[in-house]
Amino acid sequence: MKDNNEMPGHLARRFQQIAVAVFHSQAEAAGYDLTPVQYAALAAISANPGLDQVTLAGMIAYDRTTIGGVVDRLVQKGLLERTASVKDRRARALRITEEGRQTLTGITPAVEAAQRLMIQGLSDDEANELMRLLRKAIAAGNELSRAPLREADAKGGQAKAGR
Amino acid sequence: MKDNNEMPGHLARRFQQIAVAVFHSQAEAAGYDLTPVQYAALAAISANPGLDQVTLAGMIAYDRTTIGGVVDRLVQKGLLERTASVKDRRARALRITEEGRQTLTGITPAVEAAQRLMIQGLSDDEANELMRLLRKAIAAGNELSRAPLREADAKGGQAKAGR
DNA sequence: TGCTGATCATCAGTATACTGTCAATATGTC
DNA sequence: GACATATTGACAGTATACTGATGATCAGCA
Repeated sequence: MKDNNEMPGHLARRFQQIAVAVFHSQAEAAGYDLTPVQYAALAAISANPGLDQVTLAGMIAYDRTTIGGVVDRLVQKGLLERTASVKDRRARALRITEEGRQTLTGITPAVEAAQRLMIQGLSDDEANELMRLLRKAIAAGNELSRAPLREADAKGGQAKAGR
Repeated sequence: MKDNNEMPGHLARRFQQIAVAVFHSQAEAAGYDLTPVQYAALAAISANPGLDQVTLAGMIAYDRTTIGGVVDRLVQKGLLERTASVKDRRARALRITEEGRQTLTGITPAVEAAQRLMIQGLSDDEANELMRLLRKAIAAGNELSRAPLREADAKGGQAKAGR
């Protein structure tokens, strides 16, 4: 049996586990109660007002079922607004609220601190190399997960699913 | 706002997401219904018969609450045996069953294939470097998560929790 | 021996993540 | 314009993961 430390899968899980823990502790220390997903969703919607859920899911590479619950909780917290889309009655247009915008602005330093903390053991060069290798591995495996990253073009159309 | 691709936390989640998807598809293709955690737990118990749950959690760096559910499901599937420990009546001694051993043997090629697949975009050198950097970052952040890795010494004693 | 603090397993509660399915609605084609 | 097909959002179900609490038990010590 191979050592766990030789298994990319095990290392991936451990690193992500630490990343999430660091995110939580930094966010909490700054006085916010946002999870990593919630932050990513909020930031994406802030940058793309009127987004629908499927496009949002594609932009941050989450499953659309998962995003439903995430958006629910953000709406409940008053950070997001979900209204029926005018152009497509199946879709819901997502918009950030004023409170959401304040939260996003306020939490950003904590998020950036967390990103630095989770690679505190690496030099700058090593951190850059780690990110390069992760990006490369992810690009090669993008289509292997149910929630691949989708480039959203400006007009809201999505790339066809290549499943 | 920084690009997601510059955020170690985002990359970590994406990579792990792909890793889990690859594990599942390989395991399923081989005819097994085991999750990554379940596999890790089964392998650890196979190598250390009579393990209790807390020590197991420390060995594979999972939260002890999570491990409870994982062990439950493995017992239900008939792959594990959970008996009261003789030496410590609080603890449960975990042992792999014959069926569990067969499952472990049978699934191992699929697990190894999955480990290769999730880094298919990298050269051997790059894969080794990625694993080295992940190990380094993890070592520096080990104590930051609720479920740090604990070296179990041979006699079943654990390192003292440093919380 | 009796007490105190630590440890093991479990429970309740919350939030991801995924598979699979379904109703409502769009869209492309004839 | 009717229809086959695809898409959006939702739901049910399963499995991680975590926080915080509790009961049972153990180990060290007065």
